[in-house]
Amino acid sequence: MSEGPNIVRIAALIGDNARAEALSALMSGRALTATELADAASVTRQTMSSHLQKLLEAGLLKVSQQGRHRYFRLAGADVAYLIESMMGVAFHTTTQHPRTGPRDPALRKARICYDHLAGEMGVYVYQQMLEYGLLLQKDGALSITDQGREWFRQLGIDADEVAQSRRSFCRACLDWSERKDHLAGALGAALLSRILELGWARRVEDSRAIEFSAQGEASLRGLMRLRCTE
Amino acid sequence: MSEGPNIVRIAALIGDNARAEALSALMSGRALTATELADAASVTRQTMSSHLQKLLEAGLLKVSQQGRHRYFRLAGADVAYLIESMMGVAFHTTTQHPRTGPRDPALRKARICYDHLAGEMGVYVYQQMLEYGLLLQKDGALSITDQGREWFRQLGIDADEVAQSRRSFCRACLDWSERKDHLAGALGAALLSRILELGWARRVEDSRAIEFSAQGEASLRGLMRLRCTE
DNA sequence: CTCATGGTTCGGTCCTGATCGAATCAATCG
DNA sequence: CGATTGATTCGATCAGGACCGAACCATGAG
Repeated sequence: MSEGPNIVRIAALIGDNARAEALSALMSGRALTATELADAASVTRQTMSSHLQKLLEAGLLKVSQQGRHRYFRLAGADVAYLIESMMGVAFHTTTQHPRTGPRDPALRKARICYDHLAGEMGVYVYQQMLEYGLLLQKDGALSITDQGREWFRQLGIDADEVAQSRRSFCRACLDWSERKDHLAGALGAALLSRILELGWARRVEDSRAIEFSAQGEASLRGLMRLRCTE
Repeated sequence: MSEGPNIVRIAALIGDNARAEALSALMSGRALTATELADAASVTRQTMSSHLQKLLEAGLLKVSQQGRHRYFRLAGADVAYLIESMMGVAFHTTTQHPRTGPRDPALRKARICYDHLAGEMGVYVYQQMLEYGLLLQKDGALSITDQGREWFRQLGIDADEVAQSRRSFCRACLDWSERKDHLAGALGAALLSRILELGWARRVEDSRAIEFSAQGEASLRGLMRLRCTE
């Protein structure tokens, strides 16, 4: 007796090593080519080609062509959201973490979740914003307050312009490592983009980790604290 | 180049028909026996037995024994959250819905998501609560206001007593059919429990659907409106 | 134009894991 | 106690699907 959406299709697709690797790699928010994804998953190009075809057909990925290069990316935030959620379950049901390489603490500290900041830093920022009224829940969705609008402007982000985006402006996303929410949506994406632009943090090569410089982190925390004490 | 939690393990477990059926059936929040789950998945008891063993070992299920009966349930809200998220992706990536039986509209109208109300009704309630200040985002989590406390008391729920529960008191959960949040956590569970207690709605046999009576729905909407116009 | 590289298609191999019949163990009831 | 039923274990079967070599097509650079 079966009712509701058929989850086995989606799960079976993710439940293959090569495909899982590809999806995880794409959580960096970057668009990657078939060859890059094959390398990431340590399979041949032909193997990855057929896997990508399946993910495309299933609607988990989308592709754009530039000459002979085909750039694959996650189909949308809900797919990212699902992967993040599954990472959380995977993380919290593992009795030990065999793959605690040097990058694991880095991932937990700050990383890209699709297009926005996650990890301790991501959760910290979101918490502060909610705590001090920069963001507010309204109409089943997060919204930005006037105070928040001002804060973002000070950071160099025009929140109203960001709101023109056709995607979800502002929403919470459950963090796999912190088990708390961080800021997602267009606003979350704009925030990360700006942080990188300001040089407060940088992307780690071939990783989802985001590395804050000491100065960059201090700047962000300072800006946070300034707003929050007024 | 692999980093972060290994999602393939979890996905592969869900990506089997029998196991997916079992997990979906357990989204009703009920604890079911191995035999019941075997029936739900249309496999033999021995097959289901080995599947359940795997889900137990993986930490996706937990089991309690009563005599010869072993009752299985989802290990926790984060597993439910993952399944709900996957249902959302499955639902929104399916070009057509082959299984649109008579129960589908019912599921979308109101259903159980683990232990709380989901679907249109679930989203509606949550939206109203946020809109009119019964609930408030604080410290990276939802919290209840004094006004909300009063509203729940009027409904017959002592929110402070509910808060004693060791589980997450109050959080949002993304609804697969509505793509908006509904209320989850201990408070969401208490709300559904109370609605059922009041007879405003009832559980549909062998289904996750929740069926509101016309009177019950009017009562809930009325209580909602009353609070919201004050 | 040729060569290199990105990417796809085809077909054969083989490994994995779901499945169920049979058997067994455990709990419950009359 | 015997019969029934819930549940598990064992072992054999076989279907499905991941994988890659080979071949081919498409694009871009020199």
